[in-house]
Formats: sequence, C-alpha cells, structure tokens
Amino acid sequence: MTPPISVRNICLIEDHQDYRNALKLAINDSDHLTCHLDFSSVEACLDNIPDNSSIDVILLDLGLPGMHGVTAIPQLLKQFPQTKILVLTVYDHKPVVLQALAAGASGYLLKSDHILTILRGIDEVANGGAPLNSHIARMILTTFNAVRPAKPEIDLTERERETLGLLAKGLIKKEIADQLGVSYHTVDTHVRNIYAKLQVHNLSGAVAKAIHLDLI
Amino acid sequence: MTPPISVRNICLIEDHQDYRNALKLAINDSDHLTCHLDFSSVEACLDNIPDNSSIDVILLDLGLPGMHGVTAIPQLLKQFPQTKILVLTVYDHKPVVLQALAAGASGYLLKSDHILTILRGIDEVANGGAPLNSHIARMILTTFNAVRPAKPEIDLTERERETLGLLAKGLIKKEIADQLGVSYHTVDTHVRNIYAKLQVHNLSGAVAKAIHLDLI
DNA sequence: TAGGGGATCCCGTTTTTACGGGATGGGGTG
DNA sequence: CACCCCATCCCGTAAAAACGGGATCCCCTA
Repeated sequence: MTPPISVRNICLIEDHQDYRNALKLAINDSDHLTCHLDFSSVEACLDNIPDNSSIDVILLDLGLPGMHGVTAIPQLLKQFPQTKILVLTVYDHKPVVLQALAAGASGYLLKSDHILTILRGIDEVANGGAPLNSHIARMILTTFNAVRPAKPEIDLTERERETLGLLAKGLIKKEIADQLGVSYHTVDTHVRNIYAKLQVHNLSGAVAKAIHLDLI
Repeated sequence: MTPPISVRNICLIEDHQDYRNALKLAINDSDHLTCHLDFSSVEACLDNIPDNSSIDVILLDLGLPGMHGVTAIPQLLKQFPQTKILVLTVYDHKPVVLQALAAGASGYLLKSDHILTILRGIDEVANGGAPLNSHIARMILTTFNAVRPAKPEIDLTERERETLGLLAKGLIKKEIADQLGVSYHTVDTHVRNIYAKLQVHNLSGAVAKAIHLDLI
C-alpha cells in the first residue's frame, strides 16, 4: 500500500559556502531528497541552470550578493513555474516576510530552525504544504487579524452604504441618483449624512475612510 | 544553561470522549505538559472552570454540541485573556479556518496530524508561536496572495503618490498645495495625471482605486 | 543634441460639490 | 399620540473640481 516515494530535486541558493555545503550534505543524506544544484547568487542560478532541469524545490536565502532574494522570487517562478520556493533566511522582519510571501514563496523558515525542521519543511513544500517558522506564522496571523479589526460600529443606513459604494466606483451624484431612481437632492442629503457619521467633509475622505473601516 | 522548564497547564474542549482521553493521556505523559481540565462542550467549560485556574493553552475542537467552537473563541479569550487557544479539529474549510483565526485562535491543527505534532504545537503556542497544519498554512498564504494580486504595474510618480495620499486624508487641492509647498495648479496637474493613469474621472474613484490597488 | 518625462506654473469655463436652510411622508417607539 | 429617524424632495450660493489648452525648467537617455 505504500506509494513509491519519488525523489525530490532540490536547488540551493545561499551565499554562505559552509552553510550551503552543510545543507547539501544533509539533503543528500536523506533517502528521498537530492541536491545537484547549488549557487551562491540568484544570477548564477539563472545563468547556469540547465533548461531541462526539473527542480522541485528551491531553497532560497534572501540576503544575497547581487539580486536580493525577494526580488528573485517572481523571476525564479517565471522561469520555473513548477518549482516551489522555500525561503530560508535569517530575516524575520515583517515587511520582508510579507513581501516574500506575497511574491510567491511557498514557505518561510529561519536559519535558526533545526536541520530536521528544514528537511521536513522541504517535504511539506514538495507536497503542497506551506511550512512556516512559528514566529513567522504568528506574525502572519497578527497581520491577518489587524486587517480585520474590531469594527468601531459606524452604522450607515442601507441607502447610505449604497451611495457610498457607487461613489467609490467613480459615479457622480447625478449618476447615482439615476441609478437609485431618486433625485439629485436625495443623494446629496445621503452624502451629507455620511459626512456627519464619518466626520469628513468631502468625497475622497469619505471613500477612503469607508474602505478602511470595511464599510463598503 | 538550560532554563527551568515550566509546566504548561492544558485544557481540553472536545466532545469525542475517546479522543479526549487519548489526548489527555498523551499530554500527561509529557514531562512538561499537564492536563487537569477537560470538557465536552464550551458551556461546560465556561460554567465549571475555577476562576483561579491558570490555563496556558486551550485545545479547542470546533464541531461541538451547543456553542460552536468558532463562536466560543472570543468568549474564552474574554474570560481567560492570558490563555492561548489552539484549534484542533477535522474542519479544513477556508471560511471556518479564517473565522477561527480572525476570532483570535493562536494556531490551527487537524486531528489527522500526528500526536507528536500536536504536542509540539502546544509547546509552540505556549511559547508565542503559531503552529499551523501545513494545508492550513497553504490556505492562508493563498488567501494572503489573493489579497495582494499581481499588481497591474501602475506606477505613479512620488509626487502623485503623495498627492493621492493626502487626498485620501480628506484634504482639498488647495490644502495639499500648501502642504507640499507648490501651487494649486501643480496639484491640479498631478491629479489629472493620476486620473489618466488610473482611468478615472474624479477624486472618489481615484482614491478608491488607489486603495484597492494598494498604491497608498 | 534632440526628445521625453517629471515637476512646476498659469488662464478660463463648465460642472460638480458642499452646505445652509428648508419641506413631506412613513415607520417605529416610549 | 407625540417624537425621532429614515428616505425623499427642493432652492440657492459659494467653493471646489474637472478639463481644455497652454508654458517653463531640469534631468536623463537614445
């Protein structure tokens, strides 16, 4: 019943030679991972990698000489669409992490993680998972929760919400009046009430505030 | 050099008695985890738990009789602000996962995870981490990337971005001119260029589009 | 060196907003 | 049954925005 374990091809991009060699050894020690390709920069990887290489996972450092790892992610994915990218770095600062993940990284581990954690992470990535260092995971959840904060209960009426939504689409009051089947004056009044509730004095402020408060 | 390992108090909320007992045994087998409290529903937990209990981690199932686990998370956090909640369930559907995390869960594991993974997850949560089952992590990253899609490369100049940012704050063109130390006409020109780039014809549309494109 | 883009400035007209100050009818509530 | 809120409608004015159609200067690049 055990399915045949397919051997995964790993590629390393890491400028610290000692660490790179240690990783390579550990990977090749594994019975189902193999690493023939390792580079000290993204440029070296993109220039020298054979076209017929079928790489399953790229282990990518971020602080590299030349092109920065985050910048490299889209380019690597473009050239190797089937390949998963697993970031392995010392950087744990939020902007970097979010940029790397937004750029398409499939996982994010830190060099402080145990080598076994890293090997398991490679397996997870290859199997469609998303290994995250626990501090990184916490950071993401925090960001995630910050995106959906407890709403300060500004309750617009249904008409006001509708009006605001159409304004955000770029319609002018006259067009909104037509769309809602009411007069210009009605829309104008709705907008005045919106201003009062949101404490703003013009459309751009109202739209911005409404979006940020998740009202529309 | 090894710091003294503090024993973590775990509380289980899980309606399947067999599974609950097995978990409890595994936890109490560990040398640094202990579990004196286990309940088959959220109501039982809230009603019976002593006020002086210092619980480090609540292992929470979601599909419970009575109050659903997701609903329970805010209430549990309110009553036990110091306690971390680690979801342990069979549900891996996106809406449930996102709701649970948005509600304040510190981690999300599946019952299909190995018991050692779960025990390690408890440690991680107690230490401020955020253990996520790899499929769950992938789901979150996917959602995350969906929120920040490949940007259609609209590049505003620095001045245009500044202008847009101030407009979103509700300033009028004249005020922006003063703030930037330029004339009204300059701001007006910037705004015209913004309209052309964003393909809109008024401030509200521009502000809305800019926010949605993550330009400001 | 010619050309392009960015930032800056200006004039004038039409359209749209912003807001003060009204009004009416309907639905819900103390 | 008053009272309030919502949705609707109206007038008028001052302010702001939208836009056509210009211009100058500077920096960078083909």
